[in-house]
Amino acid sequence: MSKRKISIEDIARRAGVSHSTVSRALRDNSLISPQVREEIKKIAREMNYVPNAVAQSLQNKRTNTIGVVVTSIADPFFAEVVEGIEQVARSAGLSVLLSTSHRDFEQELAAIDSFHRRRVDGILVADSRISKHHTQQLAQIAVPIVFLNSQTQELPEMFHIVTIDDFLGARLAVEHLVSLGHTSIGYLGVGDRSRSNHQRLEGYRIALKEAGVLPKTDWVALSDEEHGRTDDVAIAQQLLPELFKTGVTGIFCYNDMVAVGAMLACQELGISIPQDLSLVGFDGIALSRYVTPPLTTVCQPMLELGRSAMQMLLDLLQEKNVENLVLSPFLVQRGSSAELMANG
Amino acid sequence: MSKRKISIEDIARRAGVSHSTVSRALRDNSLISPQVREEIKKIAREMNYVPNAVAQSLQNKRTNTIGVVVTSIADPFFAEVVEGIEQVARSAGLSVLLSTSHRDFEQELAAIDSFHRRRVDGILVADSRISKHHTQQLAQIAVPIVFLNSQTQELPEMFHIVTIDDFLGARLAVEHLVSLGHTSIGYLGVGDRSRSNHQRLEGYRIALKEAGVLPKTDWVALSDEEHGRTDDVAIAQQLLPELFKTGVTGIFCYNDMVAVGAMLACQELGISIPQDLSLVGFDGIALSRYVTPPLTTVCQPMLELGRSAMQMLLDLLQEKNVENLVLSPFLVQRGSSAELMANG
DNA sequence: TTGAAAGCGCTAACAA
DNA sequence: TTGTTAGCGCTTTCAA
Repeated sequence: MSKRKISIEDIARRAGVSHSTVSRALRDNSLISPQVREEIKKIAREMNYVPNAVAQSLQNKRTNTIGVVVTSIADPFFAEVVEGIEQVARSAGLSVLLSTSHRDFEQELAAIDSFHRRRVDGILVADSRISKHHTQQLAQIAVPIVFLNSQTQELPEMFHIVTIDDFLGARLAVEHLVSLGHTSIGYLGVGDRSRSNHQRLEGYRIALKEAGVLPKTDWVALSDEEHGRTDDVAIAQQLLPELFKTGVTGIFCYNDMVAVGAMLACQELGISIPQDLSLVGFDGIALSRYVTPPLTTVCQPMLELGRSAMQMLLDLLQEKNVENLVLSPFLVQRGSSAELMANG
Repeated sequence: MSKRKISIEDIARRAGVSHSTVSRALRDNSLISPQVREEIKKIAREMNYVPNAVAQSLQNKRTNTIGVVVTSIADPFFAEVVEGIEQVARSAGLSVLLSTSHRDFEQELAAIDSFHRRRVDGILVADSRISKHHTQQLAQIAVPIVFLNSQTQELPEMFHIVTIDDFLGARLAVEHLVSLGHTSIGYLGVGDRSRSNHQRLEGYRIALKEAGVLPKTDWVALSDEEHGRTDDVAIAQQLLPELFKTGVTGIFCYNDMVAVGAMLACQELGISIPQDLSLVGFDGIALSRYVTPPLTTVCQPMLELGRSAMQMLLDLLQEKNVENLVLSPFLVQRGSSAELMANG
């Protein structure tokens, strides 16, 4: 932004009109004679004029920009979500500012604050860690905020949410294993994703109960909070041996990366999948199709999640009424799950 | 940006000073008495003042924003690169505007143009399709542009570039196969990535030549341009059978996704890896570690690529002299490649 | 140490 | 249909 650029003043001077006439011409305002308009446009083109969006924003009180916070871009899940967001944003003429929170509360707030200063028109936050204590602070921002798969247990009513139905997803996974004859079914989870982990665990419990199975307490393996920062694959590799010893014949994993970790551990232990153990993942990232055996998993419509959230934000920007959205995951059966063997 | 926000005027009124004094206080200007400064800061805090970055940008001619164009965010390679960019940008206090080009020339230009209007301080373009015909147009932009792994054959000197050494990477791959005893080595490439594909193919040819092998023409399999838009996995699946028939015992694949496609095709044909065929990929995306067998691949330092490019941009913004950078890939040997069997 | 005033590049109300 | 003027919220001379 250093070098002096052509402004409407420059064009005005060259065209022998006032700068407001130029402004009108460029914006196709009706109160202007067609000839002058075309002439001005021609001059603008010749001078390589590029409108200054910063000045426009200051005047219009709109930046045509939205802010997006995700925990990590390198995570295939969020990458897909952001892809969906960007598609819709772009087709609506909005640019997206991207920031990462690394599941850290402070960083999330810092990102939102930065968006606030930049006066974005709206904000999208995935996997938010924000709690109701910050309601006040967020309310100040005065632009619509939509949360995607919020991890906060209870979010004030004033916020808008698009979530995946974790509870349903967990049930689909467990019911699938039950339908294959499994009754000893474990849950391999992670410690730090409060809401989604809880919901999936709850779905697991209810589904087992409905199948008439009383789950043993050691069928549920969760990493300590401390491991929260380590990667899911490693956590699962570490947790699987113990879990397998409890005699489970099927495991519902918190997500696909956890399932991959479980697979690796099984490989090392000589446990064959799905013969000795059936595995079900969650998310449906590309990777799940390419591991061996391909992973049976509960797919989240990731692109759709991003698209819907962005669409909701668009509606909010047009002051439409919107309702919170719960998207349904669906099971994709692949090679990692099979009928319980007689010797299971 | 709709609701009226607190401005320095409001604070000035409340503090009984002029707005310029407020501006000075808030910016820790030295020409101001400590008491007044603290008092003003206190009032600002009480009034929940959030500076308007748009107004600041208009005045300062700096937006503290950079624009990033990638072909796709959902691509694990670019996701990682963007992660690296964002890390460095954020620690330098810059926000990143993200846009996608989908390998499409027009979309790439549109994205850059949008950044130009928004007066970003600098631009990063990955996998650019821009040719020298657009030099003029890009020169207008007057902010530094750094290209990452540019796909353009010849880019004018005025542009800054960070690339991976594709040529070296290809040699590493082929030399690895040669060291395992392979002599009939194929190349499985894609049609549309002009530069990187050419470089890798060239590296493949040279390496073979140096090993004293005269490659048969049908050892090189490339998808038609038309398939350019399809995904790499599918292309490879389609191309592998023919390529295998030529009698190659090792294949260097354009990238990891191509290698995965090759693996899937082999599974279907009953070709076992690495016994019947050794496979080497390129990129080193996470996926490469989790397929079976794990993929031997030429790793690009993706995070580093993003970080270096962003660092170069930072240097450019400080008017430092920078030199184009070529990063070296490195081979990671895993299970998909092995010594040539006697019956190979 | 502070205030008054100009100006960044644009839009829009009001006048002509 | 066009020009004049004010103002978006800020930084920065120049005077006081």
